[in-house]
Amino acid sequence: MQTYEPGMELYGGVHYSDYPDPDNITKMDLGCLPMIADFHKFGIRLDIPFLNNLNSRIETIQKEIELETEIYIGSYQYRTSKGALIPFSIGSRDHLAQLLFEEWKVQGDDPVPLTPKGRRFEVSEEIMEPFKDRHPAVPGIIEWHKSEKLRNTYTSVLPLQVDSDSRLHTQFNATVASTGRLSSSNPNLQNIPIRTKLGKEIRYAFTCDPGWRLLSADYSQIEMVWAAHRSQDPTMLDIFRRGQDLHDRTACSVFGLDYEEVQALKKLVADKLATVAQTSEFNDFKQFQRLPCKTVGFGVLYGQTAEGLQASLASEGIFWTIERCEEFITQKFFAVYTLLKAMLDRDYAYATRYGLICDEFGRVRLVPEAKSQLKRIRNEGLRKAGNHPEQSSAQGSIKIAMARLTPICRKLGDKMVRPLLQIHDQLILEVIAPFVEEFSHVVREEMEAATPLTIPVRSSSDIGERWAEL
DNA sequence: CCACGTACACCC
DNA sequence: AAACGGGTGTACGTGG
Repeated sequence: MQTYEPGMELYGGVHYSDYPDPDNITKMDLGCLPMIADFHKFGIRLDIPFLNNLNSRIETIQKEIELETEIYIGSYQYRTSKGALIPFSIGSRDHLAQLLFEEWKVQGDDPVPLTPKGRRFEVSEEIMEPFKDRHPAVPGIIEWHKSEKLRNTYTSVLPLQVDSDSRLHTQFNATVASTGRLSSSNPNLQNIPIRTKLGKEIRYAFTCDPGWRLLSADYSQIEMVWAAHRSQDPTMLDIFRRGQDLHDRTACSVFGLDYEEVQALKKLVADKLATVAQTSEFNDFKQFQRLPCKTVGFGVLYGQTAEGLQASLASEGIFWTIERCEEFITQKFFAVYTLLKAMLDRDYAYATRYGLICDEFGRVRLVPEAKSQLKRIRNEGLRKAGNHPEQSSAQGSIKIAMARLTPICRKLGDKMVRPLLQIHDQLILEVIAPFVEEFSHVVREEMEAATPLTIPVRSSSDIGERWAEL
């Protein structure tokens, strides 16, 4: 096990670099190309009958909603910009906006929500949330639109894109994302739904050949690990050295709670051995202490503002004032992570001075906006600059891991192992069943050893026959 | 008819 | 007043 030192040589002749280093980046990007070629070649198997069935179920749901809402919509007609009346179409966001805000006036005494650009009414689900109980047809219409999206983007389209072996070959592009991430298109397999129940069912359709298994291995908190490494923030280092839960520990540090006591309580609740009082105590911790810390922790590398935090918390049902959000970020969160704040400020200053920022391998991101006189533009550049070192270095880790795994996979051959997908901090492979457990350790070890840092880089793995199980 | 911008949804 | 980094795909509406 190698230990970190500045500039040390890594696999494939790549090295850590604190200056712009295009040759180093070329080596890194070329090193992961063979595995990208494997992704393209193998493709992932799709359970087409399952997906077709899911598509039918979604259509049924939509038809029910159409029947339910018909009585409210009736013969309402949409007025075009030229004043003509045309039949109402539930799929059009403009038709919907006119019906909701001009016919039904669901906004009541509130201002009509407008989109940032242009002068259209905003009808995103987030904005519609408060209007859901203002008219009985609104929840149904929202659900119809969500279903339409799933159908149009996934369930009705993916079955048309498979090869004769029911396998889906996405195209990975290594040259579009400025942070060195890969992107996926035709179809995009990096945005398959996971959060909602119906959406996650789409993942069930992704599977493996009989006698094989899907293996997923992903880095744990890789961007935060890089942030801890770069900042040398003592609290962050301590959390990752001890292998603690980042957000639990943050909440404990921010609110002065004992981490071990919280973990004990957490375990009691998980094992269903907690009293009513203990359960309620833990739920309060989760909602009012852990959740804000988690939200800030998630947003901090994106340069989240108090307004951004407020919006994020609101979507979780927590309504804080701007002042409280502001105070929480500056006085609570950054009071604990002082060196993390110092690191971000260093990156902002660097970007302001040079109009660019480097990751830990010398990948350069140009941010000329950081020098702008206009505050909005400048802050936009600074947020990009603040995020780039972590997002880009994290890509470095997985790209080197891919390069390290390439000869191992080649030696085993495609009767044993087939690399299928990379999803930013995660690799998905198809492995013959009797070998998958053993191989999961190999993949994890290569990922963890790819970029030795001043703290352990951890990864975890899952095995299943369906993507939804991973 | 096509190309393009916008809004919105999905992912890490 | 105040949107949070990186992506792709879809439908819609407009303008050539």
